[in-house]
Amino acid sequence: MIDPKIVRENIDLVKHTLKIRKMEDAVDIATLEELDAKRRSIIAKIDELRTQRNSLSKQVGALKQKGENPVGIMEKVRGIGDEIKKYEEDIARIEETYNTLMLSIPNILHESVPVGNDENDNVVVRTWGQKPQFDFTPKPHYDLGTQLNILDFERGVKIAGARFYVYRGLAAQLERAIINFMLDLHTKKHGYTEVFGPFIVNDDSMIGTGQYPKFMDEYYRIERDGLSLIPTAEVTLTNLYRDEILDGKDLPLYVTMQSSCFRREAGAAGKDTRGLIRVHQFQKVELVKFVEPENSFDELEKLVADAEEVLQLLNLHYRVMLLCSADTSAASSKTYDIEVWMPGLNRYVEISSCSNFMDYQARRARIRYRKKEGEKPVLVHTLNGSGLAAGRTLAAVMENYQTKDGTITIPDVLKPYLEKTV
RNA sequence: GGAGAGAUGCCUGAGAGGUCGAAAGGGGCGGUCUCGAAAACCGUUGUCCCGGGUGACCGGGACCGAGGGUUCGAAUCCCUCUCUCUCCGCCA
Repeated sequence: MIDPKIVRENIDLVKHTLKIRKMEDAVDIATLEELDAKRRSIIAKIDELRTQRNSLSKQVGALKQKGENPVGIMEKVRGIGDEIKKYEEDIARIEETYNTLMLSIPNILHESVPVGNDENDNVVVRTWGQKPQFDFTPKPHYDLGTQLNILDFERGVKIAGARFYVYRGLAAQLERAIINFMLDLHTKKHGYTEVFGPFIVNDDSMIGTGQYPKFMDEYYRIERDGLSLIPTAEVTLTNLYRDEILDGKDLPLYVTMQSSCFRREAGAAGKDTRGLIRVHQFQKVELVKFVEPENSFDELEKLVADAEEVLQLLNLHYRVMLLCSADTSAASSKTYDIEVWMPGLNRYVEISSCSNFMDYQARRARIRYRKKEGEKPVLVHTLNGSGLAAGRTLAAVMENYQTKDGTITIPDVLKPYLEKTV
């Protein structure tokens, strides 16, 4: 959620953001402003009535102690109470709509975000390495893996359904190696604290990071328990400090967690139907930062670099994309995607998305910090990024490290993590 | 899953319909004292919302797990939910 003050004091900024995000019709700004004004006038009215009630009720108590019978005042206060109740009903109704509208306002974009219409207007900010050359036609990972009998899509479908898979032998070991390698890199070199927490979370957590209520259909929710499977460890990590006031001395705070991620992929019918690219359950190492507002954009650059290093050490060619205004997700003020080259698929595939949410998530989740003892708490800025998606990394390793005879070699950095090399 | 107990400020913990934003102790911060420190003593110590000054200030309101209810008035009474603890059961 953006700062309500922006709506009051700088509505043009909101309008501009909606415009360049191509979301002009998504939010009824006029209604929002009207509701905000109404809301505040009713609050003023209620507060005034409560002031009256409080002082009159005190008189009742005082008179009763003197043994007098203050029926008249009691009647009057009852009337005030009824009036308050009426206003309270009004405000509950207004705030419900107001909050829904506020929540539907996307984050203000950083001025460095390029204005564009769709993903074609994303900007390549840098590339690393180059496409590997093969003297044969490289296979997509799903063919390669099926032939090697290490990826089993048919049995995944049998056990769970479409978009599920089974790893066997090397694929299973390799992904485990990839996850451990990534965690070690981030904890030992980049200063993240490894965390492990729930894969199943309550609605408050899903709301805190912005999955709910807007994107209910995208996630698996267990009705009976009111819990949801996390679509990313971002949910677990960011909600670590929901409803807390952090000590400024502890910032910046870097945490990382590996988890399975569960996504219904409701709107992705027909897309990436083969292989590991788009599945209902995948593993990912997530990076989350809680930082002071003035540093958050520098922290974003460092976050991207932390994720990039994984690919560099794996010697996988990639490019970093700065997402344009229309392609940046609603909660983010600036997002970089890292796209790894997949020679078998013959295209770049997103393997990490790194965003600065500024105070957008922190406001929803009420994550604040106190710069110094005695000072007012202020909202932190939160950032997150994949560091990286393990399944897609596995697929990228397979495609980039394949040999002419249909096997794959093991990247040097992963060798220590595997019992045997193949 | 069954039985019982409980949820109060940074922490411990009182309060049991009015004067309670809330005793007391601890911690933190400031001060006195000291060459300095400890100890003693004094002071201070929440969050959110609305309004005004639109500087770190003033006025009002809300908040004692969450949400409803009773009442002139609720931290205190009633209902629902959530969570915690103890015992039993089950279990990786």
